[in-house]
Amino acid sequence: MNITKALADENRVRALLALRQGELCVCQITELFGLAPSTMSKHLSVLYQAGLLESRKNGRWVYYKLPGSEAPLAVREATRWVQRSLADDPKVTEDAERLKKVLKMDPAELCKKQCGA
Amino acid sequence: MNITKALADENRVRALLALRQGELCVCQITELFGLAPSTMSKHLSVLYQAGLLESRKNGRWVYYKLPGSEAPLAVREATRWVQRSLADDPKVTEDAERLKKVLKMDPAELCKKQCGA
DNA sequence: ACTATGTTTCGCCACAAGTCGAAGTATAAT
DNA sequence: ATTATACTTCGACTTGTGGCGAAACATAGT
Repeated sequence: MNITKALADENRVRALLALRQGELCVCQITELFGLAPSTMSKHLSVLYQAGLLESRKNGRWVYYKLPGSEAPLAVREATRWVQRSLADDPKVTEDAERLKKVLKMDPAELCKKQCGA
Repeated sequence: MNITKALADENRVRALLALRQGELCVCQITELFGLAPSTMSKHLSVLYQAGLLESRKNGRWVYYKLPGSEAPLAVREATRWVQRSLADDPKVTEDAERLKKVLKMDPAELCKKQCGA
């Protein structure tokens, strides 16, 4: 049942939907939602432990993405349901817009969180 | 998103699955889970407000049941997902067993909750 | 009208969950 | 080795949620 608990938080569902466009690293998702890195990391961890995300480490960066077709049926159907039923939420469409801007700035936005910004 | 929040609680999911067998009145579901009537009523209310249950009042009794095919797509698919993915949970199968016993005692079990039991 | 019964609402408490900042870990760069 | 960076874990705080009992509400029976 940890799938349903993982989907109970709005920020987690929005993060899941943001990953429709492909894999993202933690700092990009953090920038997208404006939460503290530690908070976003926790959310992604919850989704990962529920099986709803896959992760990949490349150097210092950790990338998360939606699971592929090898995932359990419960996971695939839950993901599909979220995408079909919640993708029209205004917050989600706004996220998609903001994500475009985040994807344009690559190395600069990384220090923003650590430095004064 | 209140569908995902409604499904986040284990007792609510189990109640939803218990209703596969047909409509039940509040006192039957309360008896099935051994929770306080007020608690169970709240849970059913959450499910109802998420659109995951329909309710019918007959005299003093309130019956809840799963929604029919006229329900929104998001609701139907969520219900289908819960049934496909979580029906094998041991707690759910135990609930089904206990429900059989609850369905046999009709008027007697009603006073149990009010009286000393 | 009064009582009994099934359900809901309200107040309250205990515990879980979300959030942040600080400290810790891992990897890369100099 | 030291420093910097991307992320995670930890500790503390605040908010949210599930639980109960008491009271309120609705309906039926007498």
